[in-house]
Amino acid sequence: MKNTAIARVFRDIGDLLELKGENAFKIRAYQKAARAIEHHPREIKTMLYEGEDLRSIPGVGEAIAKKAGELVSTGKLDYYENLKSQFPEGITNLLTVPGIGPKTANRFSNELGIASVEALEQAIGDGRIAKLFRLGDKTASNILQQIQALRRKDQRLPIGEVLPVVDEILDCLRSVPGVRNMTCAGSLRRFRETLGDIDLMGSADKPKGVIEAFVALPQMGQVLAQGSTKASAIAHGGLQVDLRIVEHSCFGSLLQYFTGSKQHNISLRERGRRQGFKLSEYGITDASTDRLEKFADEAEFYNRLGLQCIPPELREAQGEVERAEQGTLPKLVELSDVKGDLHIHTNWSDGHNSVEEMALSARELGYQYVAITDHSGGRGIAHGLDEERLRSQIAEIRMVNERLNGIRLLSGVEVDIRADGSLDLSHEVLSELDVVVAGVHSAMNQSEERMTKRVLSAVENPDVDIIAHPTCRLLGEREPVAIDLEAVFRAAAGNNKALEINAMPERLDLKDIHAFRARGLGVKLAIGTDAHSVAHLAFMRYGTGVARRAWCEPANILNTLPLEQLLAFLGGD
DNA sequence: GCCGTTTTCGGCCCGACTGTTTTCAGTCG
Repeated sequence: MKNTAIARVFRDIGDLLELKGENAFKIRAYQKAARAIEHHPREIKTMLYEGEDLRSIPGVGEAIAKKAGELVSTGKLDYYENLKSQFPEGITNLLTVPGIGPKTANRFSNELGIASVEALEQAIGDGRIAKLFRLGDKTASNILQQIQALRRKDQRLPIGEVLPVVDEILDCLRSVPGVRNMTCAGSLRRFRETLGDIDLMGSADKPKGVIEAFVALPQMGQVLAQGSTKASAIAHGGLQVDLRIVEHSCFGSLLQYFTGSKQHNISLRERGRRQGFKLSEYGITDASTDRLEKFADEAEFYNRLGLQCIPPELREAQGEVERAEQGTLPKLVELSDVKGDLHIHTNWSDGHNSVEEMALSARELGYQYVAITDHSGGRGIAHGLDEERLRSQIAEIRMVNERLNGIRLLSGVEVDIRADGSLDLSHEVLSELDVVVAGVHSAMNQSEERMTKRVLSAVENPDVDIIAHPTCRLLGEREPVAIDLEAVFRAAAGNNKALEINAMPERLDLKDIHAFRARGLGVKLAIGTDAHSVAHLAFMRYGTGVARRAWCEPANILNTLPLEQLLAFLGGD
């Protein structure tokens, strides 16, 4: 049983306890544990198998650890089954409608026998809802609207589709006179891989002008709301964008508040409360004097609490507050630390540009090196290279290297890991290359056992330097393959092999929590763009974002090494 | 149910909005 499935059970228990009217703090404990398990970088199943104590996970105590154990070993949980049997089936679906909480859902169930969204819709239609005590026409029609919005609502969008649009919008808004601050907040600022909506936040002398400029932008479609300091609109692509303009003097605390995550803010406030502070979006109130201190600068807000300023990517309640308190936050890798790209394609296989064009663009980015890693072609994928063409390409790369100053091309390949774990090219030709990236491109529905063995044999193959996109997932399109990542991480650490953070926005593979775990086990990570054209070289920012969410410092990232040290790593085994 | 620089018991984040009410309960972020 995967962590997501375990988390779902605990979240459902939380919902059922809410309906039951249980102690609110008990409910929150289940919700908190569900979140913690969902985002935990290790599989609960593995931890139990290895005899580890689940209570090491913050928010998981004796009771929930025991329940998780029962769930993993039997696939069922008596407590949960018993709880479910006390309510009509499907009633928790009512809670997914915004505006309906446990009290309201209970009344619908008890007073009208409603236990599904469809039945609720009918009851609104024939007026039964509006007749309930303390509800009215307005409430009923609001609920109906929310149900319809829920059905319309697109899924979360990948960050790769959102970020370029937001960059344009921010650029436009920054040029409005009187704007002093303008940035994104929320999950985009934390660099989550998918986004449900966009929060923008700024400060300006005259908020009204900024709001007017915002709703008039060509990127924005329907305007949902427009006030003097706040506006919401639907951008093309269906994403809701909220803009909020605040006073300069409290921009810092508001930005902090709206960046979240919710759980991060809660831990911050819990800590603040113990110090005698009351934290809110307006600033910090000293509980003894009731005096409010405002913050124009976000870093000062954290400093006032005795904390290092915590980078947004770390604000997920994964222990960052404690580390900030000790002053031991990691110094996260930045885009400018990246010295080269270790995974790119050219028109020798399925890329659009020549070797030289890719090299020139990489040089413009300030890179010291770039590895040409076209596909291998034993299985005929993507016009891949056989040994003969690969040797011709090596010769061309040598020639381009002689012609070009200021950048070093590395000859490489993205060699296919066959279904049986063998590689698509011989040891003889692979040993002539500077860098060998190996990846799975077929037979992705293998059992976890076979897939794990397959990738492990590539990790253990002395010709291989880097494993590309280890889970093969495509965001919103293809689920990750079944694979024991923990075993892969340990083997990679043991064999001194790098694992890729593939920076293509639809891949982001390894993803944040997996890269976090790999880093923790001492695995080197290589950020590769998998560029198929010169424009794709810019994907490095997405890979860097994932690395930052994984708490990576430059030392954890292979391609922050200067050329000489990189070559030493690649030739080192 | 979780957890500890006041605590193994007694606390548990904070503020705003909405719709329905005559002072507030429910919900949300």
